[in-house]
Amino acid sequence: MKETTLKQIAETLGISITTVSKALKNYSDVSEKTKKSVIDLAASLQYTPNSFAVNLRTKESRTIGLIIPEVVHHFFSNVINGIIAEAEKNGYLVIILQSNESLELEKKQVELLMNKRVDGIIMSLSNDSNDENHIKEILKREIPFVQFDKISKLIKSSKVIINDQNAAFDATAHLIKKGCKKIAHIRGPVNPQNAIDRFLGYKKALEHYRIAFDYNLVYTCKNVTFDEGKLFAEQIVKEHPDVDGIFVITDLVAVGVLAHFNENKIKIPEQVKVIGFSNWFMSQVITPKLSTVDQPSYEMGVESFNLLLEEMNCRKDIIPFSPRTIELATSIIERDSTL
Amino acid sequence: MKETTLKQIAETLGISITTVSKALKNYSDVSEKTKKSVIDLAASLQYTPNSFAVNLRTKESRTIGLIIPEVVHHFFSNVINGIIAEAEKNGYLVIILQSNESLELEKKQVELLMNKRVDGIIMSLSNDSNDENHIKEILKREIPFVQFDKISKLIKSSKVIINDQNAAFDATAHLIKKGCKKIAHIRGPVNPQNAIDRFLGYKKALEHYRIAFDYNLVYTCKNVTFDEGKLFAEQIVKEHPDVDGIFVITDLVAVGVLAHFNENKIKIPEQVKVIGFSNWFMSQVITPKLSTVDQPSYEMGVESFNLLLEEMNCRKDIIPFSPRTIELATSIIERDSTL
DNA sequence: TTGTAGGCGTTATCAG
DNA sequence: CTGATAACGCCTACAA
Repeated sequence: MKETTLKQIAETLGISITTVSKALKNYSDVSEKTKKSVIDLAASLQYTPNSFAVNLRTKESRTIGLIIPEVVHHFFSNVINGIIAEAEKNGYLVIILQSNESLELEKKQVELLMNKRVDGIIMSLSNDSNDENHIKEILKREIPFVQFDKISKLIKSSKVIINDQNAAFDATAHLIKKGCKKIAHIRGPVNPQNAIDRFLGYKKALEHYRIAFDYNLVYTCKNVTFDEGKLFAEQIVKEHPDVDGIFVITDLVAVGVLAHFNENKIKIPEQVKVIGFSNWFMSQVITPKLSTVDQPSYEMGVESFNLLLEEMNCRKDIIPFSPRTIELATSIIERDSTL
Repeated sequence: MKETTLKQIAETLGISITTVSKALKNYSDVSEKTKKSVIDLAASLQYTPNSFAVNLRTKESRTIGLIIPEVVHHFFSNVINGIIAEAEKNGYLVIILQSNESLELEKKQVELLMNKRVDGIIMSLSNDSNDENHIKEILKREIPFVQFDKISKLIKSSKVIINDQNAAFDATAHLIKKGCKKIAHIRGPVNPQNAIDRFLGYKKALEHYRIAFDYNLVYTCKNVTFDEGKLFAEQIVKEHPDVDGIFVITDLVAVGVLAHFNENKIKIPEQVKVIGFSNWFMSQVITPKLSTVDQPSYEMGVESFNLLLEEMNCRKDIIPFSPRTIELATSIIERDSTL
């Protein structure tokens, strides 16, 4: 079965391609009669414009690219969800790539997307990203670009973020208000801005409530895994048995912490209180239920796409565009692990 | 910054577009000298072929479409992972759409992808899918097509599946071997083939071990949620307090079951044993750890893409292609909930 | 070894 | 109201 083209319709109707094209796009300067006959024939032949040709002509593909560190991750899959839903609403499709937290891969993927000539790119940096040349290339080529969650502050682009520092401050303050006197922090890797900010928020909260900051109470994840949570929990118990509160970079790791404590009959929240970050679905399902910081992931996706759309539209109409940053609200969710 | 084209290179070098094109594709009939100068200039101008033009010429986009019921789902996000990894290896990009378990959306999305002229489509049916016209349309248009997980047996296409019936048989048999005498089943919705097959496997196991099948012990999920798990657990306890084993359609629901039992101090596995399905990450992290059926999700993605690739290649070379079905192995994972 | 010419299918301009 | 013509950028017989 061959694809129908404008040409075929024109020939069978004995009119010109131009007229067919106009009729289908409902131009005003085509007679009702021709219009009708064209539309009818097109419908009966199931005509759909060849998108390759349209892309070439219009120089846009109505496709955007999305690069994230990991698909299999409650937070990111929710963001994906928000992005593709909003994109679809606006007639865009989404190509998804995964950097696996590797800078090398990330660079390659940026290039893939640029070569593909997507209309825009949305991205969350890998933990490994301490180099920005590939990102600068995106801007240099004037491809609409939005960063979310793990961003580079140095890059002038639209951004969708939460205030990690404030959120971490609140989480730590929550532990303090619940009576914790000696609070450890299991932080994320050194590069990502949000790991840095959460650490700073933790530190600030301690200072604010006049608790001495002790660098020995800070444990740094390399891979941000469940197993690291277990491991650090064990270390904390061994090295600082009097720690009575832990603020953990993210729920997955926090769940590892809980697992270790459960296995070793260390009572939560009586002996140690634990608070995570992200409000991963699992956190409300484990025992004890994990207190955490709610992060509006789906909404982040929606806002990211909308910012990108704004920029794509400006670019099309050759209107100057200035990047915007949207900061979404977070909230503390109190559950059993900090009662 | 404008994009470099073959034409520009040709003009600055004072040669024809054809020669430039050939030089860049390393044709043998171009002199080394011209070749070098072309390649050098192209590199310095960062030339990349305009993919829109290439698509139009070659009639392929090196892009495939993927439709799944839900992105935010441990199983599916793992499949996505496998597909995009394998696709990228082979020079393909992946557009992802989500049907939200709705037939209407699914139909629209199939159409979107066909109009986009993707080179192939991979799909897992929504629970709502009891109509196959949109799928038949894919085949009619001779677009390479692969189904995985939730498939329609009636459609002649390549498929990647597990043997749900056998896996369910094994899960139920596992409960029986552990001493369960009265086993309930919380099944999935009525449409999806895999829900049907798992139910049949459950029934077969009972028959095989001479346990009377009782339809009252079968509970049917509508939305396959955590809350449904809690609800059905409650009902089971109320209606059949002597049930001592439950085989649950999927881990998410099983976790709901555990939650209800935990809250009501019903001891697992002493009073009731529970086995889930899918080996969702969470199942090894909750208390008690959930026994389940391991389903090779990442691998399903990889195999799905490879089957699609096979078909796409055949189509290109006009070699006839006969659909293949790959059945992947599952295994019972025994944890605390069935000790 | 190089170049000419035609076409992929659509859209836009401009003339009739 | 209609249509001829020229792009968009690339590829590939076929000539020269």
